[in-house]
Amino acid sequence: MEDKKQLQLAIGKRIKSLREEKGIPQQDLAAKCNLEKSNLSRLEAGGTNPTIYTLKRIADNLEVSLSDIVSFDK
Amino acid sequence: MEDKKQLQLAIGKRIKSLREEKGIPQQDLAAKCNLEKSNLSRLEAGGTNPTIYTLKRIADNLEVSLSDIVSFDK
DNA sequence: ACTTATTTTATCATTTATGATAACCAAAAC
DNA sequence: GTTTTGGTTATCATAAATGATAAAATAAGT
Repeated sequence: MEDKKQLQLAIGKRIKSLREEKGIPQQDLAAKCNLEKSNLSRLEAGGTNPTIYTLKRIADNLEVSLSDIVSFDK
Repeated sequence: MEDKKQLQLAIGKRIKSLREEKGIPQQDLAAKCNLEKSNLSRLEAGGTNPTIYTLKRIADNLEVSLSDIVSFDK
């Protein structure tokens, strides 16, 4: 069941990496996604198991596909 | 805001399609994923906004990648 | 050093996914 | 026609995601 945390960490890192590539502050991305900045912070840190809709909003605002976010292929 | 329902429906259909391709009964897949069968039924019907970890368990047991599940990309 | 921007962390409230259980429905069998 | 088999729907409880807000920490500029 620690398989879940691995997934969360991988997705968090992926999002943070994509966000930083585009030079978008966390708070700005959060605002665009209608997410609390504290929520996005937790998410990027792997502290939460986000819903697909949350990830979709993030993907859209990062101008990538959901596939891109979920591809941290081992 | 009805964009969310579209996503749920798309994902539900995708999962159902993949599951039926493999000829796995809903209840069997649910059991393998440690999901209530009623939960999986709702999910396939687009009645819920699943977490990424739920989708991961489903992907694993369908022997596909998360990418495959979120790729209803036209 | 002193601002300013950005991120992290904490706490509590609210919403919702999921668990648990049960009843019901539709085709198949058989 | 009554048993299976696979799926749906309903209800309530619980756990967890997210909202809301605030404070503290860190990084960047200047």
